[in-house]
Amino acid sequence: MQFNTTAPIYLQIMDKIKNDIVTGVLARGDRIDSVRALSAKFEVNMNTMQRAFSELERQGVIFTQRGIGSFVTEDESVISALKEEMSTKLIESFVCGMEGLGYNKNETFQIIRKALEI
Amino acid sequence: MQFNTTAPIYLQIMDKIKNDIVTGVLARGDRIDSVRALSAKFEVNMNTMQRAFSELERQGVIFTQRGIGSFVTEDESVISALKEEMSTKLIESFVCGMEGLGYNKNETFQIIRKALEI
DNA sequence: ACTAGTGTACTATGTAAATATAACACTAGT
DNA sequence: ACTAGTGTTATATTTACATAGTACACTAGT
Repeated sequence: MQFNTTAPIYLQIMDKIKNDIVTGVLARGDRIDSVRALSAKFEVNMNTMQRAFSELERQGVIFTQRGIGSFVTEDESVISALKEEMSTKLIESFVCGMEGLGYNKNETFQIIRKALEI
Repeated sequence: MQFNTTAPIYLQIMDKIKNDIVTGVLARGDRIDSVRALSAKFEVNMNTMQRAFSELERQGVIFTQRGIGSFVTEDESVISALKEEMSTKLIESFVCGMEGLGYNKNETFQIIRKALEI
């Protein structure tokens, strides 16, 4: 995985894991690879990975059993809320951004339509 | 102005100024408020403001005359290219983000359509 | 009991961003 | 010449992020 220079790595890793969860790559209750395994995979320090895990747990997205591993939350409603929240965030930043560039709703609509080739 | 905690402040200021330029709040050739004035207005350190200015000049968006002030580029093509670049960036991050959440183009289209109330 | 694999915690180090503060260099108006 | 207002540069300090390295605590399988 390639990291953006501006945003903290641990946040980018959190987003990646969240994406895997909402898309079903990681299903409800699934075990997540260990801190050590993932820090090797992402080529980051173990502490950075640990921080991502801690934050995800604090947000209720995953839960941890010491000595065993970390798992995706069993609570389906948390997952659907997460997906909702992530898409809402994307939409808002896009619409607000276009507004900030001086495009009105109609123009934004035409532009995105063209971009999606629909 | 309220700053995001994740992105560096000087980048956020650069975006704000760029926005003012592409929307015409700051027109081609306009004088920009001084480093000191803007650092007071945005409530940031002068060095932070200076860094935003340096970067903007390096990117050709503004130019500086020592002892006089900084000005928006006279080159209209730079401005239009800037607008193009900024909207493209917004669109890409939105479309890629939605794709990452598991929405296909059609779904993305319907969602944004609803969000724009069109 | 032992061992391997988990999560967790701690110290130390390096780097980038932002700050406070001060000084320097140039320009225009008086 | 002087002054006020520009951009510019420099030093020191604080904070957050990431890293390296080490050690501890817990669990399951043997």
